[in-house]
Amino acid sequence: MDSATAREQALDAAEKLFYGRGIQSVGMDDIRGASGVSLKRLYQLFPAKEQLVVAYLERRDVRWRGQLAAYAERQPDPGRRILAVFDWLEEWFAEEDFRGCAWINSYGELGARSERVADQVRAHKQAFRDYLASLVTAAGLPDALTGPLFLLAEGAMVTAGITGGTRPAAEAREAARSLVAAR
Amino acid sequence: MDSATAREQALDAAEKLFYGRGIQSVGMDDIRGASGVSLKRLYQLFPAKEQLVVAYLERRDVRWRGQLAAYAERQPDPGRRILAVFDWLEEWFAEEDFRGCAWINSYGELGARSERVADQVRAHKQAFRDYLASLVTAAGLPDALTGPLFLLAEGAMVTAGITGGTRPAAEAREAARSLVAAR
DNA sequence: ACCGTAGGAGAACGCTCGTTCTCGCGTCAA
DNA sequence: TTGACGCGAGAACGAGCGTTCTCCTACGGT
Repeated sequence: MDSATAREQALDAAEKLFYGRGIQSVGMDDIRGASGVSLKRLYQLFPAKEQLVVAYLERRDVRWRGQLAAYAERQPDPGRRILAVFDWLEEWFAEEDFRGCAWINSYGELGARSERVADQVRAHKQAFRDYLASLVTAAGLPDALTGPLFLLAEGAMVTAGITGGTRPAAEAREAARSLVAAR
Repeated sequence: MDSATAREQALDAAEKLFYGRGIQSVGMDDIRGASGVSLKRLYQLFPAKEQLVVAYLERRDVRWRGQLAAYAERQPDPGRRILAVFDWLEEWFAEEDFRGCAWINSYGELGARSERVADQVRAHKQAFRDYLASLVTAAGLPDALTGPLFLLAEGAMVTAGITGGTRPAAEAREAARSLVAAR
């Protein structure tokens, strides 16, 4: 097995376990077991667990935002693209293994102790916010709408993570619709 | 020192440390050091750390909601009481030692492993939501407004926790004002 | 065939931390 | 006075886990 595939398998296992059970309750040994990558190899690829965590968040960030953008772009009307974000959230919340926002969860677990993880979370949230801002601009809406839309999305993610269910997405979408219409 | 004051001192120390540094990075020994309550006493009062965590969240819940309600009630007009919630959030976010929402953070840290902690978090969020619902009803506004207002507040809390600063509260308040005005 | 190297399995190490135990001291009832 | 008891200080125990080390096997180049 070459380094590149070992890295991917390690990250696949790390993502599944970290997201599903939390970071601190997953040991490096669990990742070895789930990935088939030996401890020696793991530590060659990621000299410390923290770096594996950061790599997990980075890779997930790219995929998460990519999928969101791909979903939204299916909607040709710029105004409706904003609402499509909430549709996408609703589909995400409905997934079998949905366990809340990986970054919010990671921040709660490690934000106070790992500056790198905290940076990663802030970067992800900033990127998401920037994306929303680009949608708002493209729709010819005032910039001031970005903040509220972002807060609705964050509130929906954290609430869906805690209570389960897709209702927060629907509520957020209706609120977003109302805010957009008011402008 | 009698049991009641030992309990209070233990909870004072636990709250300060758990909230400030996260739960998992605070050991029972740290709590002993900060509270002056011996380990033996601590384990008499709280047979396991998890119970101390639950007691911390419970007591903080009572105080948090009490302070919010006290602040909101200073506003005689029912419609404005809703916005006062966001003013209160803004003041909270500005506090020196603000480190996000204790319940969201705890859920990220322990929600996956401790059912009792998860229950406590859900109960707190439900109580907060119920309180918002009572304000919405008192103001003669439609029930459907509760969800969006709750999501804005949650989004503001989680965002302020991650990025710092009070801006999320201001953004949420403006959005809330707009939603209320749009009915 | 032989050596050097990479890699895997898993033991080992060291530290943290939740929890319990030991010991000694002071207190109070009889 | 004495003995039982409560309590504090802190050592001790045991588990978990991040990280490293040992040992062994396989293989590629000469």
